[in-house]
Amino acid sequence: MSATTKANSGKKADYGLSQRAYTPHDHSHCIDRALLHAEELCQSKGERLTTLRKQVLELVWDSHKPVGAYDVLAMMSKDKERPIAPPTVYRALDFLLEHGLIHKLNSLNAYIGCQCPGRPHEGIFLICEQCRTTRELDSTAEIYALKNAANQTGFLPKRILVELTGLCPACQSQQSAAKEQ
Amino acid sequence: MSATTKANSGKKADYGLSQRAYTPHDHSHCIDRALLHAEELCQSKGERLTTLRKQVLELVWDSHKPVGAYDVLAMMSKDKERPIAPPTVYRALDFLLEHGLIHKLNSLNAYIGCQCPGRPHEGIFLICEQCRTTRELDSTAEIYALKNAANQTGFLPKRILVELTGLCPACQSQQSAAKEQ
DNA sequence: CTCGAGACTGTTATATTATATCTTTTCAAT
DNA sequence: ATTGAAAAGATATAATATAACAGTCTCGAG
Repeated sequence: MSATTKANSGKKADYGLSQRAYTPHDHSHCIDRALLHAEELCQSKGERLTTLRKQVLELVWDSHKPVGAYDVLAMMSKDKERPIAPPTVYRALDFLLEHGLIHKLNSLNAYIGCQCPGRPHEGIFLICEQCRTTRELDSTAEIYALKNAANQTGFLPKRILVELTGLCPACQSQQSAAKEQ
Repeated sequence: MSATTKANSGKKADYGLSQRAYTPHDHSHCIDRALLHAEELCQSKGERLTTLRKQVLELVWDSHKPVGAYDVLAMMSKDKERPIAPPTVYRALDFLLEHGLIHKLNSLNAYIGCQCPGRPHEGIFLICEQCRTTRELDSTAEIYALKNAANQTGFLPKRILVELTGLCPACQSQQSAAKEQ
């Protein structure tokens, strides 16, 4: 339907939700996939993916950029006579976090949909400092190496969060193009 | 002078500020060392380590646990007739962050003294979820591997922050001792 | 069916963390 | 001493997050 669909049509394969962050694509597919996965996960765990939670998940998945809790709040309050209150949003976010459907990027106080659902993994995030597009890296080996290094000092690692800040491919070429002038 | 000094006296070597986070030691040495390093660094850069900045640095170094900006604020306001205002503290923290004298732990919204001063490095933090004691790991190889993995996806990494949450050695033995009961 | 316990959501108030802006002070170089 | 820039003080407010309690919905036991 959109230009993004067309732009993607020459590609031969599905790069997964993660690689898509950097390439033009029909983003509604990402959203659909995320919702579908959420449905299945909740089904299997006996959890309830309520309208509210689904709506919040959809809003977090609105793009490949992290969104703040109050952004979600604003979007939800838009066409309501009475605005939504913060706890409503935070509770939904907490639920989604708990079940690994979204992640929180602490350096931005913002949330992003999990791009590697299903697989056991922990977050490595590549955050573009310019456009904020964020890709999740599914890199088991590096995570293992880090945990291992920590372990050798006597520390018992449980959770790990890696946030890399830099430039995404698009913003890099933009910058080098600007330099040419 | 203190019991902690004695407890450390059998050890044969200086493990550096980082390893000390896990072992009994005379913490005043850590503070002194940090202050000295700060003096030298500011000297060489032509920056001013003012009384205020020095005081904030000292308070951040009060222990091997991260402290919040408002904790610092409270400690500073203690023996003042008029309390300190937030911007005063945040400005000092920003200065110290800028010059690599402290780090910010985003997952805790808290600050901790840099335990690997001088050496070029980026932060890998081992945060005990129980006692909050935090050790900085100076692990160039793992950082390199991560940046490399990111680079291979087309991302240009600039800064990296790794936060591992888990149990420090002391809290591990405490927990296993509790299980014995 | 219906009713009750627990899960979910609404609502109000407030806590916590951080910054914008303007004024005053300090300090070092002339 | 003068002065200009950097630092610190002061006031107000923004941005993020949670506590606490009340109302509503859902689903299974009876």
